[in-house]
Amino acid sequence: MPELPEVENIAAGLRREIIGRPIERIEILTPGMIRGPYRRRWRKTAAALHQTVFRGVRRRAKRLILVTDGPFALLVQLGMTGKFLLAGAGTKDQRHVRFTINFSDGGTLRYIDLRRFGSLWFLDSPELTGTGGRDSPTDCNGLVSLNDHDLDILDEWMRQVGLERLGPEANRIKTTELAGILTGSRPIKSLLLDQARIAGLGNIYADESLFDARIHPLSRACDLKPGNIKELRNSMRRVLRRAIEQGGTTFSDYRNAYGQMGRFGAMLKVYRRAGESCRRCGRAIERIRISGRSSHFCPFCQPLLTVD
DNA sequence: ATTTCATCCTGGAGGC
DNA sequence: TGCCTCCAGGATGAAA
Repeated sequence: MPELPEVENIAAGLRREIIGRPIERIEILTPGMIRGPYRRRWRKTAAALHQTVFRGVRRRAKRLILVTDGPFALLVQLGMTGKFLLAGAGTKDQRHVRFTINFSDGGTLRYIDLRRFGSLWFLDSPELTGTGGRDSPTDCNGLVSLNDHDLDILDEWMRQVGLERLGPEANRIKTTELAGILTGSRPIKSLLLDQARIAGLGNIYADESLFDARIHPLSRACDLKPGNIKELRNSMRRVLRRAIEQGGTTFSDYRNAYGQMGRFGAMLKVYRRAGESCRRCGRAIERIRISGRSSHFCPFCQPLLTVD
């Protein structure tokens, strides 16, 4: 469910609300969601975080990392339906709570995940309390500017516990990097969903970016011309930036940490609009299946790219 | 080595 | 009302 813009918004909310607050206790109701080397020792590991303090909240692609001043950081992959809710947000929603963090000040943060596709990882944070543990300064949009050094540190933590390695962030990727990734004869759509190549896009923003760049989702990656690649890079950044500004996209489950819905759904051009008219040319949006996922596009605005 | 496919879950929508 | 099928924002391990 949550793609880069949704996770960014959750991270922003948590960053405002939990940094500096001492953890009284972490209660894990669904231990089955724990992955990685601490899976078997989860009780002891969670207990080691009692009385520690949150120092930072990071996002790497769709992953959320809660940094503490204790021996571990928490990494959460939200899957399709995972969400964090701060105390007071959606309190009537008591079902499917997978773990809770109780703060010494009496507040609570709940992780809720209907379908249980989400996962929780404990990351070693030995020398973290130095530079890596603090949050970087935020930019004018309130986003944390993740510099390359921070990114390397995060990737190293994730590598240590066996998380799948990620490609460059979709909203920061350079045209040259994108050109190096978009090779071979697979459809461009399936490459954009491959987190090892380019990280952060999901089905919504892959479709929206391709529409914005006027590229048919079935176009073979090797048939993209340099102009298409540059256009696609610009489109991904533009679409993701707007989606972040609008608080992400909510169909049913997604909420930010305050329980609020995203507003970007009203601005979608193709996703889930099959049969409706294209906002650019008026023709009907189509839906096809590509590697098991539905893809939405305008057959007129997004002609299939071929070699001459 | 790559790439596709089923699978992990629950719930909502729509057909009959 | 009930039963059925299909669908969903993701990731992954097995199989081809």
